[in-house]
Amino acid sequence: MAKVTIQQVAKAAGVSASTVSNVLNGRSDRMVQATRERIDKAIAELGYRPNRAARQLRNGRTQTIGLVVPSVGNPFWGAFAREIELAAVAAGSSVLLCNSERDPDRERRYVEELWEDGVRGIILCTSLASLDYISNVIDEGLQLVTFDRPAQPGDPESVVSVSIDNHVGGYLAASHLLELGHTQIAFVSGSIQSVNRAARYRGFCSAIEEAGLDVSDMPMWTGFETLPFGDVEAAEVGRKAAHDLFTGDAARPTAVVAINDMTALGFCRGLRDLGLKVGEDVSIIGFDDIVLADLYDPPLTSIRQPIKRMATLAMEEAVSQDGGAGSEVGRSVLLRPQLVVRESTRPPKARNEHEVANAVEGAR
Amino acid sequence: MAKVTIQQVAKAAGVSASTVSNVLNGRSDRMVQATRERIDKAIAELGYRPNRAARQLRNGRTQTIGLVVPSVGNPFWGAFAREIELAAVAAGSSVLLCNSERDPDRERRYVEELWEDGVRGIILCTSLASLDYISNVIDEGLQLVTFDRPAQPGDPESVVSVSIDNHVGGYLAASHLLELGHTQIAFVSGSIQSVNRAARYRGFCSAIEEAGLDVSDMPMWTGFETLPFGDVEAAEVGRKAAHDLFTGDAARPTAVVAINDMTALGFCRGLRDLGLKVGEDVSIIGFDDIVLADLYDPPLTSIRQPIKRMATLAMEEAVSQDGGAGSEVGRSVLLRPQLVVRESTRPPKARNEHEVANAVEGAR
DNA sequence: TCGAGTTAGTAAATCGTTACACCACTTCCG
DNA sequence: CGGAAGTGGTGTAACGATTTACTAACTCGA
Repeated sequence: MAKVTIQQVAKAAGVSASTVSNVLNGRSDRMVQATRERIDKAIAELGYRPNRAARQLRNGRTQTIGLVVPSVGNPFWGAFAREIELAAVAAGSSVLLCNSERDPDRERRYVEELWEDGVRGIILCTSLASLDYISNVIDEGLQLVTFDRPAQPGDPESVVSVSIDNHVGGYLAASHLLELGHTQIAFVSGSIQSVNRAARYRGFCSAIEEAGLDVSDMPMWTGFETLPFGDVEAAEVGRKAAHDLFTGDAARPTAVVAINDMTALGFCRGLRDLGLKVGEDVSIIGFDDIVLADLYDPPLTSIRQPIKRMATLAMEEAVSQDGGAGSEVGRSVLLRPQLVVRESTRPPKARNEHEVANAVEGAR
Repeated sequence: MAKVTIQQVAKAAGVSASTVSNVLNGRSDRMVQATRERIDKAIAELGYRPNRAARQLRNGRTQTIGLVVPSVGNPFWGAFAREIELAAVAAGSSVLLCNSERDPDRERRYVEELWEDGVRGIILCTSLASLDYISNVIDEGLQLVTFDRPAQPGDPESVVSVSIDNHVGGYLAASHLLELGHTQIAFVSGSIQSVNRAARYRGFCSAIEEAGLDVSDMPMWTGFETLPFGDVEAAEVGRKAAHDLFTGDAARPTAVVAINDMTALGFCRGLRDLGLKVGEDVSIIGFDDIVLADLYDPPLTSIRQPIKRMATLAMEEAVSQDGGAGSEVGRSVLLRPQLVVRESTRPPKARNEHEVANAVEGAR
């Protein structure tokens, strides 16, 4: 099992290292079949595996791809990371994992380091509108795939993006609630800075306006503007939102669109703190459709992201040869999200404001 | 930004590449301070970063560590992977992510590939009792840290393990339920094959017997013996268990110890299918204390694993120099788990069997 | 039979870093 | 004052794979 080199294979097959290298790199048309077979046999018998470091030193790049997610601790990103890794194995690649914790500076450092370390491509899950902060490495030829962030007008040409249509998602969520008869629908999110969040909100607004209602009448909650959030924090945002929306003096929503499932789950927890029942007292719809959505009590209505499909697409682009700055024009793939109705959304209960107020009083 | 080499730094500093290399590798005692400062300055000005591939080719190993988890899609492993990556960054390392999907063959292939690709160490989250299947690479000097799998008698000496004391965990879980007054306590798990599962079960049994009860009276559910499980499957196990335990003719438990939180959550979902209330009708305690446990309705009582601490420890061992076969004797760190009481466990309800039976009938 | 073209393969340079042997010069001590 | 030891470096040969240029040995047509 001591490491076997291309030289040893060459000797065993009675050829030069160059010829073995040719086999390794798919240029076996340059030799007679008998030679090729001898080499194949030698490789198999010696259990030869080319040394990655040597290859990279020579060629500049590896088969590794970098995956930068906000935090794998968040079940959505965990599930995505899993699909990416599975797709990577299928493509003969490895995955270097990075948690940006939604810190733009960390993101930048990761991207630069990954690039300098010779990754083949990077799948960057970012919410930042501009890619200027990493334009230097993109210009140098980095094959960048952004995920959960559709292509933006100012993006470098070579950048590929894979995302769902967040506008449609937001629209679907609001429409569902409107159809159930809700007219007081809150939008709950930690921060509206990111492009996908903004798109979800616009979709939400479109549906509201189409229904002849006024968006400005809807309660909205976007606290914690500055707080970075991973897994715990996303839920904490929802929990805080529930407390704020249902203990203040403002009009209370009968339904809520949460920016993602973790926030929705946190919101549910917040309602529980106040003695309110999800589905019965307040309808809630999440976003992402993580595994936990179906497990929750009541099971959470959500907007599903086709995560496996997206991971496969992102991976394909990340390892595609014809990428890099200046070659082909970047693509932007926008997948359609899907409404998954469960039990956290129901028609509004015929009730007066007092009931809720009393329940809240009782819980305090 | 074009790549700058050690040669360029050497020229800029007016020394040889060897001397720069000495600085890079902490041997700056071999030169006068003025030289050292010139080199430092040149490095900073040129923005030099040593080429990883070249280093690895020369030295044989990288700063990268391999992380093999069953599936990052499972929130527990996702949370763990996050902590590992955070610790890795702090230690100047990168993390190569691998999902074994609990497939021993995948595990082996990953470990071998990671080793051949020159990782510095591997953190292997496995449930296999024997490490024979990878003993070849361990003998070659691999710094292996097993997680969630305490050291076993036959393990190679160099192997380090970081885990909680699963026996204590199982004991804590059962004791809690016994103290609440439960006497019919089920143990629910997908498969009892793994060492930590077996330990949890033994702890469970100890507590039962100490209370003067007979373990053989307790219902136990360990279906899906052969099913590999990731995130979805673990929950599915719990759900199936709930159906089996509460629709059959056998005596029904008033409380349940689940092998982990995902299974517990699945069990809760199963109870809901049957119209039973968690906490009220049946008490449930999970294991791991994932973020979702606190978010659930009702919040799930669980046995907490000190995940951050464990990740830090595992990382320290994975990058420790003094490891490898034949050097120091392997360590085995066993941390104490902690009972976190929430609302899914309560004293058993005074009720007759009919109530439950009727509720179940109604749900079908 | 000559020479151009093809076939099948090789030798050598190279990628960036590091370890080892070595060297010139100074200092110190008996 | 001779030589051993110490100081502050440098030159060179790897590490393992790839690529470019090159060369024998054939083939084939005129």
